[in-house]
Amino acid sequence: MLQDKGLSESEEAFRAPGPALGEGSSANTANAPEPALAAPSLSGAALGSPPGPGTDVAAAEQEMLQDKGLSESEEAFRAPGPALGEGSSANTANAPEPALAAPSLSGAALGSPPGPGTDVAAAEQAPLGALGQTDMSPLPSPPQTIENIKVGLHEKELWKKFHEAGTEMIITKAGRRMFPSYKVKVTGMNPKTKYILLIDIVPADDHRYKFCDNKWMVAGKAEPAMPGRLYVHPDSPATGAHWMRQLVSFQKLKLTNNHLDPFGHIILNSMHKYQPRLHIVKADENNAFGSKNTAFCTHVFPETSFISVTSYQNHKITQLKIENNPFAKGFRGSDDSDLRVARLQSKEYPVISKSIMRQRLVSSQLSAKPDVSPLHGAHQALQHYQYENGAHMQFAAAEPQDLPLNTFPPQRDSSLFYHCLKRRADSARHLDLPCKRSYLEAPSSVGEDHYFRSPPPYDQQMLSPSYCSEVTPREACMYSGSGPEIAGVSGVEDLPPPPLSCNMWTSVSPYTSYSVQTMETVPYQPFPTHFTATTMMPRLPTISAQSSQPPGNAHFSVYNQLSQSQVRERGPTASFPRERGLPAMCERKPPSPHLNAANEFLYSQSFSLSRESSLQYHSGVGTVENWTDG
DNA sequence: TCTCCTACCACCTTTGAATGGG
DNA sequence: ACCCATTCAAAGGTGGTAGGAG
Repeated sequence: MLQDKGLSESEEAFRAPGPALGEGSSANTANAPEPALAAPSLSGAALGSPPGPGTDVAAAEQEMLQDKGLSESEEAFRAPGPALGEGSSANTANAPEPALAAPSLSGAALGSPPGPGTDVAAAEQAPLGALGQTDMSPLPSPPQTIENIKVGLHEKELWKKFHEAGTEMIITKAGRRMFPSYKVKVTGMNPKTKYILLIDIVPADDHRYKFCDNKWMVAGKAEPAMPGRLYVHPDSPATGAHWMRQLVSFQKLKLTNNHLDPFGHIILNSMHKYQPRLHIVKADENNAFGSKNTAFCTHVFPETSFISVTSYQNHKITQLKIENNPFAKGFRGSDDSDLRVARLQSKEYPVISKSIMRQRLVSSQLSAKPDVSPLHGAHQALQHYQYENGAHMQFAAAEPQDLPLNTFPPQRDSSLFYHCLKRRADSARHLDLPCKRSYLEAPSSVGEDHYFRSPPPYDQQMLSPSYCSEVTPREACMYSGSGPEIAGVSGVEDLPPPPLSCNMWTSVSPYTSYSVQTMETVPYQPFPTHFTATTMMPRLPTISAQSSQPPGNAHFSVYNQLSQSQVRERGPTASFPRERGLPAMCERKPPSPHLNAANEFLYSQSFSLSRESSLQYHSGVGTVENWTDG
């Protein structure tokens, strides 16, 4: 699987120690594009919901793009598990199918975290369904090639460590990178076919969390999803040979909580749980998505799910970050006398962070208790669905409740070397009043009911479709680099890499409800259906995906990237960090029309994907077309 | 009162241009 | 003139902390 390779992105700065890719962990699902139906679905669905991708998209695309199938591996969240480990990710082929199937994949999948095992399957299924495809239906034959693509998560072991502790990712106004960074090893691609790789991050469930008692707990309903954005790998589009030659790194992807972020970073809400998803889209001969059948597949590695935070809550996570992230080396210490401590001690007063204090206290409190982390106990089951058409879907059953996020064994106190505290009192207080406030009164936005209808227990929610529904539409895509690097793929007729180096954004308004064109018209989520994609190109026609759209209508528009550049240039520079890459972005050349189309496609797809998660989508009826690399 | 967010800090890695040697 | 290795400063990434907002 892994064939050598270096990282595609130049960056690869950090490799974590861990083992490399899991073994073919992810599976793909190939989505076979579908006929008409799909089309509608595409729009909103894709991006919005996580898992869903395949489905709708397919449909939509079919019409538009013909070929392609998406494969989503939905796998939304599976618990940390082991399951994923190696072949963890599953694929789903998108074959559009009748609504029925839907249930299986429907939205739940992606959207929801891994709930306990069970769901996974369900979840995944849901997504597919959502898209319009139905997984199970025998109808169309599954796409062929795309489903052969395998994706292995790099440093899976490291990811697992974090996952077991309840991964947290810092989000800042300026944007913060993810660590561990998302890197994958891709195999099974057609060396000469061009693909576009992108990532989106979808809500794992519809809850807001709070960290108390040394574990993550649901604190209320999730806030309206942020505008969805996609991060397109800078090398895209590139040939299969290029992608397979080296690790594909998404290290430069940044997360922000700034709803008005002008950089194209992925926007998230703090204290919410998310699941990154990798989408592989086959580019057409023009490096675009214009063809009728655009195939794509989605890979989800449950262990990459995380809770976004503005400051670390779990000390164990902090320690893992410090120990493994080169940039945090300054905080490492050989032992209690680490540099940081020394530094702190040099100050007039010793300091101890609240989190540390909290944890310490908690640890002491819990020390007596056996470590019963759900995670450990959790067993995940990986299920496979074999579609008649041959598509595979794997579902990992996660454990109930969030294992991952929840508890974690008492920290090894060695890490808690801070002695004197400043704010000890406060910390203590926190401990005493854990979870006191349920904060969240999530704004009950209109339509919420639809979303969270009868919210299942947390555990279940992870799996439940409803969860997916929450998924927000994704807004933006960012093309950051250009494809120069693509160059030399042997055997490939490399067209000059299209100037993808541009950022694209698609914005979705919150609270849309989409209905993918499905046989049934079901109001999707209360999220906005409006998507805008910013690209360098002129505004593209809107892809309306849904025929029946409930309340929200989905708009899919592409804006000229120029505007983006302008934004940057004039934007509140002060607050914006300067990024090295930035210049490049500004300099981006407009992509070819084809490319634009591709982008559009992509977006639409994504939207679909996300939306799929919701069961509502399942219905999609689509005919599945077989996807062929050729 | 409590939770969360932001700005800032010091420390570190990464990057890329400049320089020198072969 | 070219290539490669080394050096160095700037850019950028990190978690911790203080203070503020709600």
